[in-house]
Amino acid sequence: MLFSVAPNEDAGAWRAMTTGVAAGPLPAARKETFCSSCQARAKGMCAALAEAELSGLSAISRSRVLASGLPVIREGEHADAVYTVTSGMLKLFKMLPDGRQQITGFASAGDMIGLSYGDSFAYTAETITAATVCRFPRNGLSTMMARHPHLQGRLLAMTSIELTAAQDQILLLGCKNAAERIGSFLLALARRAEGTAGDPQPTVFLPMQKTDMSAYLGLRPETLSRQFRKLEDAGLIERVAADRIRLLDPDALSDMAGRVA
Amino acid sequence: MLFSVAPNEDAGAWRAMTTGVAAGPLPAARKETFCSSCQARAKGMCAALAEAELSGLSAISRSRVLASGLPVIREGEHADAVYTVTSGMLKLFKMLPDGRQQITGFASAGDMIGLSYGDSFAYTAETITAATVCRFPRNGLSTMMARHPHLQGRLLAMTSIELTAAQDQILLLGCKNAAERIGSFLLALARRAEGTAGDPQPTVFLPMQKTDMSAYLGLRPETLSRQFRKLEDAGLIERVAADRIRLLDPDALSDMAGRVA
DNA sequence: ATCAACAATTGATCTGAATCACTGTTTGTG
DNA sequence: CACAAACAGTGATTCAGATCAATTGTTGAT
Repeated sequence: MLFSVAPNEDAGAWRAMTTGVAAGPLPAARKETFCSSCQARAKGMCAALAEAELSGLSAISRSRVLASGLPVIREGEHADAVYTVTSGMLKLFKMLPDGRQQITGFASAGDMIGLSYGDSFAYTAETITAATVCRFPRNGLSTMMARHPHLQGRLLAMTSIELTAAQDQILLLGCKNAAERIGSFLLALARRAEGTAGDPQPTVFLPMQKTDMSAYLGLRPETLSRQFRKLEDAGLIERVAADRIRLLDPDALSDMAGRVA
Repeated sequence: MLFSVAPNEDAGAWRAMTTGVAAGPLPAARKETFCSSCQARAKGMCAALAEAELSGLSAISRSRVLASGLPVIREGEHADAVYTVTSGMLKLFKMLPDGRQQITGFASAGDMIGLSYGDSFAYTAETITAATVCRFPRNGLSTMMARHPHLQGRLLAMTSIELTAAQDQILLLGCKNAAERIGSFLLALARRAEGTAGDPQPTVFLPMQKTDMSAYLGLRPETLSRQFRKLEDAGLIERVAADRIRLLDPDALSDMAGRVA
């Protein structure tokens, strides 16, 4: 049953994903499908259900291990399922006909992708690290929601949180200059990261490429690079590694970022 | 009972609103409170309930008539209620400490404001025309949602739609230039307006000030003014009145806007 | 280990939109 | 009705960030 192609699945898209699997050994993926041992068990929508209710989710879901750089859903395609990320990171983006692309967010363990009111996906989601995602056919999920109102409430809460994040991003893109955007982004990462609470000089992990980061912040990679140098020269940040930055003065950064997000 | 200040209401904010009422005669407002005769009966969250179920909403809601330029909710304030717009238009905006403000959206009949996961409002909502809003205390609404799962489902759908709109706005602010932003905005207005479906040269109504429009599009009023002139000179639009514009060539406008919202 | 392909950095230059300054036009008010 | 205050339009100038161009890492495939 696991890894079988369900009748209403977009076989083409899934085939492409399966072909790309290189890193993740299949047995590991198989284990993921048992919700009770899932890394994201306590996060996202699954957190809404008691242990005993999980069997229903297990029954309708399928888990997949994906290599980096593979699409999970594509903007405009028929939305017959939603997905939960259980490990790794994805970028969510929209494109204009001429190729310009705007990253609307990053998704990691516990986050949901593909939930939309219409019948087609509003954005493309692509892995930017090796990742595991869990697929829930729409009709199966509807049944579950009808049976467990808690679940619907949880989805409403998650969607509201996402909406708030989107509005913060609108504020960032509409009002803030390059330095403020980067400051806001670093602080948001620090806030979301676990184990950095209370650390006066938190180190943030940047798994995405600079190119993706700039596409998220509405800047060009060159601008990002220059602004990072300025922040470094000003003694506000320190590059610990290529993908790791220590915030030397979060308060100053916060002031600069407009004390928001 | 109508217009009384409920115990958990922010009396200060409401007093301010009531003071400002000038246009709306009270009897008219009183009528609004009977949901069955509400202008927004078939829109927004109320559409989820059958006629017989409306009494529950009537019981917990209070309707108010507001003059233009008055706040309904304020960013950061304690969120103990949500509101539905039943007539008129509001602007929703967030501010930075230094005063820069970004309008995240406009709300009109059927739209909901103040729904958020946290315990404080994420944005300020202010009337930009005379308007009527309907107040639902949070706990009353929770009770209603528990009783009517349809209602919760409707809220989820509405929030998803709003999220999609927010992501479109992120694309607009992150990628598009001034002309494209205006084109997208005009087309979105034309699409939302009733009675313009199929009209090859729809006329759109712009109730908001140029200042608000520019704050929504992440531009300065001067830039907006110049771009409008260019669109006019290019024969794409025609100014029918100060607040009314006819789209002479929606297709060309659509191409220019990147064929997206 | 080598090399091709791609990502990141840095510099030089350009440009779209912001800013500044002023004028005309509404709007609301006593 | 007059008049202040706010809004809208236009021109001149500036500037933040984009674009163009070149170099230097990094990565991953063979």
